[in-house]
Amino acid sequence: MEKEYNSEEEFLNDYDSSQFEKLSMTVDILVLSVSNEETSNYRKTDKKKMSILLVKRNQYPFKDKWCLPGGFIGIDENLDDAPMRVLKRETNVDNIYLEQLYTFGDTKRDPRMRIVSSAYMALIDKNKLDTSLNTNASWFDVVSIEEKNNLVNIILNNGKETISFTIRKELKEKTTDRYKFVEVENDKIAFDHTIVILSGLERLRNKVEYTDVVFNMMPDLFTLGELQQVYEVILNKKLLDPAFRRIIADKVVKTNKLKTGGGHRPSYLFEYKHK
Amino acid sequence: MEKEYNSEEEFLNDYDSSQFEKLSMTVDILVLSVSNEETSNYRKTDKKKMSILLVKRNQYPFKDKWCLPGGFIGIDENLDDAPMRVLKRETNVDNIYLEQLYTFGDTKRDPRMRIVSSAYMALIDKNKLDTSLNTNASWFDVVSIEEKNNLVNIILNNGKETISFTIRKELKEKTTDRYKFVEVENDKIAFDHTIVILSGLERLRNKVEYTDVVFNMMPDLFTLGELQQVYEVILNKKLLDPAFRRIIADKVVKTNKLKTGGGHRPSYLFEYKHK
DNA sequence: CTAATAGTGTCTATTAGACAGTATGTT
DNA sequence: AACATACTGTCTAATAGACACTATTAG
Repeated sequence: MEKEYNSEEEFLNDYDSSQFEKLSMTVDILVLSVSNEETSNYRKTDKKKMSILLVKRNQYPFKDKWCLPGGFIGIDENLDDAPMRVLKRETNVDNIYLEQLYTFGDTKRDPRMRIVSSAYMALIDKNKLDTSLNTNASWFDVVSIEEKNNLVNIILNNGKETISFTIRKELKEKTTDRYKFVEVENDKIAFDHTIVILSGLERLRNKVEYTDVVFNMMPDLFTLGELQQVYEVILNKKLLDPAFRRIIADKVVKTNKLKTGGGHRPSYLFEYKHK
Repeated sequence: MEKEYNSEEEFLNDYDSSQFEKLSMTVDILVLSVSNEETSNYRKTDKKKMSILLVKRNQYPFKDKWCLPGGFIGIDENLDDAPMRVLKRETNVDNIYLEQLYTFGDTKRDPRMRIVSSAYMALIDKNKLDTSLNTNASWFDVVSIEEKNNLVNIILNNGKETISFTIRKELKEKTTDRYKFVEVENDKIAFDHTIVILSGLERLRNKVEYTDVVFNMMPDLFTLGELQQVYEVILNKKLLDPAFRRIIADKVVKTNKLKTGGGHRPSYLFEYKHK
């Protein structure tokens, strides 16, 4: 039954690629940015929130639900190139920080057919987007993330609509550390994208303290107060000023420019110190 | 051209899944364990090394090269279930620590056709394997890992054969932290599996300090000296005894059993403290 | 002047690193 | 006795947490 080959070339010429059942693959991109929520008080600085880009589906399956931007990967396209192509189509930006989050491949995750999807996380400063969004796309602010006894509730809002979903973090047997996320409440988000959102937010929270990824979400010039707010919104907790400044001291360079106009002492602008 | 549907059900009944080009998917598993290298001196404790399970390919492509255990995923099989099935076939063990590492999807990574592969890492105590290995499978010790100016050289040995390969860690543009691994020297390992090996070793090194994953590689009872050696071999550096014992103090429980027979003071046996 | 943020000095508490010392088995 | 590892005490260095204080703007 098994044929003998004498070289790799000979084998490949004879290879029948149809012998295994095939499937489709997509990429989904969790695009994260930070928003400024304007405050009424002229003295107060703007409140920052995490922002997530969602797209309203206008066709089945999950018609009228929100999902992450994504798309099928081309048969001649490298997997890691696909998310950039999709983002270019969706937001018209290039050269974005992207990292692979996880590949989701449950058999029933898509009602149409077997589709495996690699989720990626993109970090951008949404103020750098020069063009306006696609009409079905919208930025949702993360209004709250609350966790108690392994139940995480996340509330999103885009100004018009509020989305709430809940995920249970289950400790896998024999694992000692990694959680499995199970959706327990969700009626507005398509596919398994709630899981992707939580995975990404947690990944970012874990990485922010030992990497420089935050700077992908910052403008070229920023105040340390703004940078601290971004850390705080990612970590979902307040930080102490002196400790924060000690930690980021060697990651930023002070410029001689000032940010004024805030009803209080002006702040020096800093930039990221590339290594 | 676009047909209108009134319900999800109606849409799905009419769905033609052949409209997108499909591909095949595999899983590859980096099985990591620790070996005991016996020492000649009766007093000295055994030297520990990282061990990697490799399989010799007996067919094209990459005939006669070594690769990670792996296999195609079934069309009706959850992606996360595939590595366990493959491991069961390869080592006849069940209930193993597994985590997804990364999904590799370059168009040319397999010379046969377009195959996307999800790499997983498995951590086991290889002494718990009751049955012997498949004849093509073999444990390779990690003899050395050396890194200088972003070039990593890894040397493996299974007692008969030595494998050496080198990988360059390239800082991706716009990334600020994540490396892209590029193979620069390798003539014995198939596919892109050298990249998977390095990714896994680095992932384990990063996780060992803030998780409890090591205990998946330990027997039920172990001495603190043995545990420390495993940490040291994963981190590839010596640790100081008092510091190490402080750190793991609340992760282990002392038993009243002793390990004797070692030409020196006996050591208490400990077990993992599950939380 | 006031409210609000910017920015720094310093004390304390906690943690990590280093080294030296004692303990106890086997041959 | 000698060697090799087991285990602990303690000093020091480095880091993180906390708080208080001064600085400076728009209105």
